[in-house]
Amino acid sequence: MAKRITNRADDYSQWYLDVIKEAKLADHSPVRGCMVIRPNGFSIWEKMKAALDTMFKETGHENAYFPLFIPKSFLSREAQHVEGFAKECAVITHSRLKSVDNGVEVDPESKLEEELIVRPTSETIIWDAYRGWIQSYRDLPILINQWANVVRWEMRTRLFLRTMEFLWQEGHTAHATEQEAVEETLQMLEVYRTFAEEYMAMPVITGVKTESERFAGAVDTYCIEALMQDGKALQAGTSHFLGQNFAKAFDVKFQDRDGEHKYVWASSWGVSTRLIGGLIMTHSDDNGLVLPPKLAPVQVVVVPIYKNDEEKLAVAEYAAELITRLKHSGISVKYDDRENYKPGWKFAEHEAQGVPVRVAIGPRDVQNGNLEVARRDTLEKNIRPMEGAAESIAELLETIQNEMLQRARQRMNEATRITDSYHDFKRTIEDGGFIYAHWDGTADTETLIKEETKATIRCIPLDDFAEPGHCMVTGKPSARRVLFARSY
RNA sequence: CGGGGCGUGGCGUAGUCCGGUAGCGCACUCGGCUGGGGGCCGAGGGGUCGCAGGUUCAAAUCCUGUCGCCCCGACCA
Repeated sequence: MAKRITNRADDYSQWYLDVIKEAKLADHSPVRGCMVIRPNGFSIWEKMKAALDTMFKETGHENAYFPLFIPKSFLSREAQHVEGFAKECAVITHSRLKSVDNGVEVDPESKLEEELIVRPTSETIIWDAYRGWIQSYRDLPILINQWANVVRWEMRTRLFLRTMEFLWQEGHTAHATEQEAVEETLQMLEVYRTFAEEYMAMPVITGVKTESERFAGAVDTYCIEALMQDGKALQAGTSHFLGQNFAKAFDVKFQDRDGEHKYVWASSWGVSTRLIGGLIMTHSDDNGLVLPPKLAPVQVVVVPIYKNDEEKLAVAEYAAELITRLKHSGISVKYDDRENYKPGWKFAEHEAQGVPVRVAIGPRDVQNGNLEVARRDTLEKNIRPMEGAAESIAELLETIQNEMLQRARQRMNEATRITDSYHDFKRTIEDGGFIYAHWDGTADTETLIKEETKATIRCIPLDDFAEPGHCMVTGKPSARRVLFARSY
């Protein structure tokens, strides 16, 4: 078999690129740092969207849409926020082109009076709108989400993980009380955790970011952190408690029950197409993409095998029966009857594309009332009866979904260590993985560790590892262990 | 912004050092044999070698400039 995908062990980042290429998830675009998301990739995103959107609706949120362009002046309203995003904003300065001899150029006469920023995130324009919507406590809470694209002018990009333009959702909520806004922030964090585990089969650690990793403009940034196969951590989603920062910056007040005018409390939360990168690096192998059934564009592919027209017909009829039953059970299935490819070729292709279950049907199977069923995740093949196939395959899909999570969790656990010795930390961080250790809570120590080991504090975990101890670097007291890793 | 690499049919590349008919694999078209893990044989079509200058009888190859992309680091989701 011609090997088109680099082995993970040889070159992990080349492997990652090869998987994306072979699974036809995305292409590099003519513009540096941007990507074309191909149908296979976009279909995964659509599945993610559908599941998340349902979860958002179930927790009381509504979708809305705010503009792509933000007046430059808005960005300067919240001091921390400006600082965080100023260096990576695309700025629109002109409104038209004009024809010249060999093409077009910017028409200098079309210079804008106020330049526009292509949104790197929408807090500012949304809070500007909220000011007009909120007067009374009766107008609260506002629970809005938007599905959108954003642009961040990144220096270094990587397909799905960090592109200059990416797709995401951003929730923006406004509340009458601090407690309610904090509860919202934590609730959405939990939604993300649930989604990552139940749909992506990607276990995550939840926690709160240190000041240096906090979202610009937030009081607290909560996150879900996943561990990739190469031992690097990936921030897979964030949920921010914004306090009254944006309410103050955009003068959003409400009159409370007690008649007092008060600033509104806020949260924002988001996940992006980066999740697809996380999905790839959590499950895929040297043969290509491996997808959890709940997010697979096609859950079952049926490949017919035949030598002549007679066999072809018999197989097709048999397959049609199976496909009807699978569809009836709510399973998405594709019949791959392309004439121009041989079965072996199709097997390899569907494997590269991560189709969770492959069913091969040949004359022998028709004869014996069987199916050959192969699992993408374990590459196991077995023969099972046509009778009850829809049920048994539905069950198999569930098994695959569950076992993928179990395996990923086991891998994460095996790559997670605890240490009290900085010497030990420096040594073991080389192997990748998560390390729980004590930290004195200062930015100086955090920076020192980063400089010496390239590891950062991924989060301060919410529940676990709360026992007090002493900072592994300075020996100063520490209330709890924090989670370290090298990260994407 | 630093370091490295690469631009040659749709894709992947050889050729570049040492200038002289642009080659190979995959894909594509046609015909046939095939078909339970990326099949085989035969016949075809397709490239102004990233771009712009220069040197030369002659440039993918040498010189100058320029554009772009990828990878690795520093910054970020």
